[in-house]
Amino acid sequence: MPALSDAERILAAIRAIPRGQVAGYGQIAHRAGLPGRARLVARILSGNEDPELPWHRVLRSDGRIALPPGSKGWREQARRLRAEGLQVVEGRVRMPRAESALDAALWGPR
DNA sequence: CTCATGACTAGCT
DNA sequence: TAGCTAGCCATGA
Repeated sequence: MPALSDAERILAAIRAIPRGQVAGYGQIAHRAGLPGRARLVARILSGNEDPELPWHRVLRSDGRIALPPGSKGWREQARRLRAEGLQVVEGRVRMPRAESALDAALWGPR
């Protein structure tokens, strides 16, 4: 039996996102050793109940909040991100221009 | 088995 | 940047 399930590795990858930083669904999947499983990450998050999990740091590849615009979760995520010093406009996280050259730089150091 | 659904992506216009 | 399309994968009917 595997030491860690896919879900556990994904949760670990999410918990590893530093405060004030964000990561994409695909990135989380990749870091968890599950390339191409972005939708699995989304599935895990939708069913998550751990209040300690920094789920608000997970965004879509285009930097937008994945939840339905205007929904309760959407507002909560935007609120938490701003609370960590990030600029959120129209459900979209704006990153410093100097570091937006590539995704790797965009999402911060591994 | 097929079909629909969803906190997804990448490519093209 | 926005809109559309096709591909993707796990679940449940």
